Amino acid sequence: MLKLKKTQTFLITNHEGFRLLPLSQLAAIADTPLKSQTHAPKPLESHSPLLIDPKYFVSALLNCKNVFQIKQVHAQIVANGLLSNLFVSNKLLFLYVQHKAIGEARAFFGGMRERDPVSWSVMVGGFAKAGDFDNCFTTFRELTRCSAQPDNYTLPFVLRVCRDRMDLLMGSLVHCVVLKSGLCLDQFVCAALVDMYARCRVIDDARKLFDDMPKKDLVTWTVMIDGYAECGNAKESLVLFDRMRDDGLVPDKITMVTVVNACAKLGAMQKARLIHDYICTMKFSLNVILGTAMIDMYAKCGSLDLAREIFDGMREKNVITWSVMIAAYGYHGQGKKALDLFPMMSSCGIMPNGITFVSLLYACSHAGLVDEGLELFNIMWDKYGVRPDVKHCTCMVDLLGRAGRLDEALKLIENMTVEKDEGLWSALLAACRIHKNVELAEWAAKSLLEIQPQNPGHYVLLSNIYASAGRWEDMAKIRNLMTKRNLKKIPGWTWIEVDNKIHQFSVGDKSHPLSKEIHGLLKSLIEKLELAGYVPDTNFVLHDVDEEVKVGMLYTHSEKLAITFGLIATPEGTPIRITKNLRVCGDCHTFIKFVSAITKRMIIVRDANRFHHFNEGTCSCGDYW
DNA sequence: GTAGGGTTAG
Repeated sequence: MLKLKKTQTFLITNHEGFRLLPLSQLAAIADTPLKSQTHAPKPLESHSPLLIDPKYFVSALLNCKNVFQIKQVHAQIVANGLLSNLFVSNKLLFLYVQHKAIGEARAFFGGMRERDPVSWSVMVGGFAKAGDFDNCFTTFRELTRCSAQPDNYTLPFVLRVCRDRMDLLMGSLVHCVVLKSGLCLDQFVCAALVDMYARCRVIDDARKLFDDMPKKDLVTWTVMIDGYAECGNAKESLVLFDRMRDDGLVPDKITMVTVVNACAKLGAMQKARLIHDYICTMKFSLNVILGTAMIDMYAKCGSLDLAREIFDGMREKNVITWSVMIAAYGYHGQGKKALDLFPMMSSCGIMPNGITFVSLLYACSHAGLVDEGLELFNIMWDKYGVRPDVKHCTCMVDLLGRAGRLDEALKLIENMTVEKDEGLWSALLAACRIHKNVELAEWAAKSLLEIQPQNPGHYVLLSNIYASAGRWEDMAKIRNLMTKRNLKKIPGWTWIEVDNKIHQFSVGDKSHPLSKEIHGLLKSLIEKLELAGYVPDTNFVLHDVDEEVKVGMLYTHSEKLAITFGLIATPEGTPIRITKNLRVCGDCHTFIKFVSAITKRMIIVRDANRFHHFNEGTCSCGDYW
């Protein structure tokens, strides 16, 4: 039951103008028939009915700060018999939705005697925004059954739900409805379709729709740029960004966030600087979202200094900003600096969340800060109310495991109450590899392969463990299992950015125009390195070939080729930055240390896990990765 | 009268 608050006042109008009337009086006149606004006001007589303009209810609704206030105005609307006015009731419905009072919205919608397309789209949109998949669709179906056709307002909402749930099947069905409705050229509908396909990882279909659009607006471009970045083709994102500007569109802040994000995924430093320059030229102010994205970008492009510069210059920082900066120090191997930020964050009044703790624990594990990690793990729930989940446990297994404290890692796993996932087991498996614990590795691998039998990386890891223990038969068994299950090792590739162009290499690659020079220089480089003490470690080659061929393959690993190209194509003394899609191989790690010493070059490697800064023969990871 | 795209780990 809606109750009226007697002290509240409300604006009503008569022909004399406006005046505030106590709600009690407003309620008292509720039975008075409302005069149509189209009628000219009559002179006020002693008992003439008051004329209440629905606009004032709408403006009152728009002024509501919370659901309680909306309910009060709702009561006044009921009391004044204005429910039948669709302009008013749609606004009321919309406000409930806007204030996330989906239960109230639903109840009100259910009781509406009359609904127009706006009512339907507000309700469908409400469920979509609330992530209520079932009700969104039920309402949508109800609409198609009993009322007008779905329109360019409802369809994007329904597609949004398909996107959020990654429900490609439903998305395709809605696409059929779009085609039937003849709305396939509508900007909103089309952008939503592109977004849905892109997020469902059907990027080629998204692109086809995108290309077929005669006119693309900024949102559609943004959705497409983001789609590529999410699908792992950030290079194409940046290509599209340039094309968008060639088409005469001016990006806004949201577009820039997605572009910055794509550049972060790509790790392309020169591009990062160009994008930063562009943001400055366009005078985009750094709000907390854009600023945070830029910290992430610079950090993932290998420059902690530039990341920190942005961080220090930001006036407003939220928990994400702090977590990004902490994580950045973590994957650059600067655990202490990551930990230093934590008390600073608290003193700024920002409470850490689960991800902050993942970043902190990760920073500890990559810097070998075992005691600090244990301390954080112990206080996160008691002191900060953040319950450790499987990700935190994985960090701890990693931390303890790398440090050789496998027994403690094992104990932690046994005592865990949350469900164990593949990440946890692979952390244990990786630790077993470092410390050559074959028995424990077999147990971890068994659990891992039960959860994820299709991931070739797990087989490779176990196979490497057998290889380094000299258990060739077991290694062969794993290899056979991989063949039987039709699993192939993920090919490693490395790329390097030179003169704003990205050059990509795979093992033994001869496709580069300068291939001859690269292979020639690499050969003489290795000879020099061997004189300096470098010994190739063939344990890192997982192929059933003889030793000589193994060495040949090892010599042409993608990271070696990319670095050699870097030596040819960049000025002496400048740093070389490369990115690898997998973890950098152990032999290449040694190789790069030697190269950094002999060529006096700083070499910054981003691999799948972290950054390695090589300088004068040592690596920032301290061989701890 | 209503509507679409944006930041963190793994």
